[in-house]
Amino acid sequence: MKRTHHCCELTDADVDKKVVLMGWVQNRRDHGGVIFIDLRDREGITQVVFNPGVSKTAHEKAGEIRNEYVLGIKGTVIPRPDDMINPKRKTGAVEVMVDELSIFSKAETPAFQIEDRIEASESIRLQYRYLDLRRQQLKNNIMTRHKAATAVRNYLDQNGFIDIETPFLTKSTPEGARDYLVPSRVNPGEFYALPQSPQLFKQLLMIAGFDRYYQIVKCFRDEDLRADRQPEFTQIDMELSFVDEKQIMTVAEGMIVEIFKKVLDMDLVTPFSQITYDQAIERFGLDRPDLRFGLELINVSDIVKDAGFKVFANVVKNGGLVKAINAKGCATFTRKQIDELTDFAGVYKAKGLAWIKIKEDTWQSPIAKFFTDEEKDALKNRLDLQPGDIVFFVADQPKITNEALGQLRNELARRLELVSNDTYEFVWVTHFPLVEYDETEKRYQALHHPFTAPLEEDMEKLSTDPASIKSRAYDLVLNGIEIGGGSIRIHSSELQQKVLKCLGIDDKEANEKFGFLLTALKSGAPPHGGIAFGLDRLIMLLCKEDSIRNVIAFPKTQKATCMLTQAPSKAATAQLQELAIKINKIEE
RNA sequence: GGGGGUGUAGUUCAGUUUGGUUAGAACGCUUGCCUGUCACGCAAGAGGUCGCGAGUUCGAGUCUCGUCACUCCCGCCA
Repeated sequence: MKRTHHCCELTDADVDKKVVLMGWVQNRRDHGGVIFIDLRDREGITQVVFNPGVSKTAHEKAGEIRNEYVLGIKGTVIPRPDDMINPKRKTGAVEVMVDELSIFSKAETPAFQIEDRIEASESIRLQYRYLDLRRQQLKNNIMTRHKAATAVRNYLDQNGFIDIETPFLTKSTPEGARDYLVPSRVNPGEFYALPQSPQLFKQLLMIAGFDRYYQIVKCFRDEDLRADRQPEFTQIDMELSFVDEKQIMTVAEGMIVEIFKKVLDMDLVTPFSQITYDQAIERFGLDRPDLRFGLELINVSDIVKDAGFKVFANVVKNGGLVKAINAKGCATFTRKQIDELTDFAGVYKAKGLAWIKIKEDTWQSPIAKFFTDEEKDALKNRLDLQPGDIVFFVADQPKITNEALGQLRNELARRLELVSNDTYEFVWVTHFPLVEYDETEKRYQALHHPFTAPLEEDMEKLSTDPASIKSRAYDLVLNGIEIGGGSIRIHSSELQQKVLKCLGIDDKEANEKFGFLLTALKSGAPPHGGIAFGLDRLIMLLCKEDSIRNVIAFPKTQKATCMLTQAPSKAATAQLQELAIKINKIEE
């Protein structure tokens, strides 16, 4: 028996053909006389029929068939009478009358039903992932991922990019995420680190003269998991020589356009909009603004700086920020809803959430009484307050005010259903700060990574005021989610050393950790830069999923375990001895 | 490291508020009947460590404490 068709392709045009299909039993309907089987393969479902009048042996054998058995059937495509056509199915106009049946494999009753409308808990689905992957939704997600990856490869190939593999067994780099370590047997006591990204290798490839590199590559970070974070995840990583920000963005936009065309058959408009980091924080509170809706943050610090409401006045006096969001027409919010929003803001360290409901001729609010008429007028004008509105205030240190109100903005949009899954709003966020002061470690830390070039005009501030330097880094944000980020890199060894020094890494440490890069930069490095996209997140958005686990074939749980293989697991004593590793007593 | 949610039949859940007879439903499964179903139908049946452990009580799925797993979030993730 040799397969002639997939279970998706038979139509009226195939009537009377002898065909062979192979696949899994989706469903069995035994009418005593006639037996219907929905046969499923990767591509779709076709109904096959066993009729004792056509083949007595096949019909008898079909009696023992159960769900998820693996079959091969040979038969004739026959048309269905008009009143028996199933319009819900692509192949619903025909069916295959079987005259020969082969049962390749029996199957135990699956732990959960292989049907999209049946919900199973995620842990049971992860435990039997191969069954879960049989379901249409998950299968579609994986197919979408394949389509997107293929679109990426074709696009980048056509644009002169070369696919080059970089090592997984590599060197631990300071800063950034916690590394996954791999012990070296032949060098007892020493460890490789799995790459958090191929950053340094792709820069070395530029120095080597490959001009344009790309890779769809696994990256590893040993940090706590989230719905959109796995310990191993996939990047579309690329690097280009002799380019500036604009050229990289253009290439990246072209790639995104290609993905959306190939996967969703959607035509995106380019160029994508751009906003500077400072503007994004000012207007949206976050460095990854969701532009699908308004509700912008408005600074009212100057208006309330002398207000009788001491919370506001004191915050401004101490260098803080008072900002507000006017939720138009939402004065109907109940006390309970406001309390929930206050708790929500509290998650982001806001100490409170002040509010004013604008009524026809009065302001209903615990804080309205503290404002003078002038202050009220100023607020009214600045915030465009009209009857029926409710306005929320956060007053705190700038970082907290922006973060809390920015998150509140997203939450309000969710609650008010201002966001549509079918809208895709891209925005480039540019001019990130180069560094950020780390209060706990009492030193500056790179916001992007230590190899990001500072803006030319900010260069002289390296030794005087690092925090005010803007970098040549950019993120691509889609619907409030960062899907990619990159920068123009430093291509001068001297500048690289200066930046490392600024980050508190002295020459000795720099040489130990990045000596090879500093040396390479002295060997003739082209100006270069690049960008990396989180493939999992991108596919998650394309599939309208809430978690990247649903677009990864074999994802890990929140405790970074694999429910299918039970990894990680204990190593044999002999293995550990070979690796010169001793395990500290772990309480059982 | 911290906060929230969930855990009862193979699966998804109800039952827990207010402790009390034999822990229910749907789907799935098994058996029988059925020649036009496609969420087939009809009839019968099997199926439970109420996550685990301790405690309170005459009595615990239900209350208390601990613990484990899954999950969402904060911290963390250049």
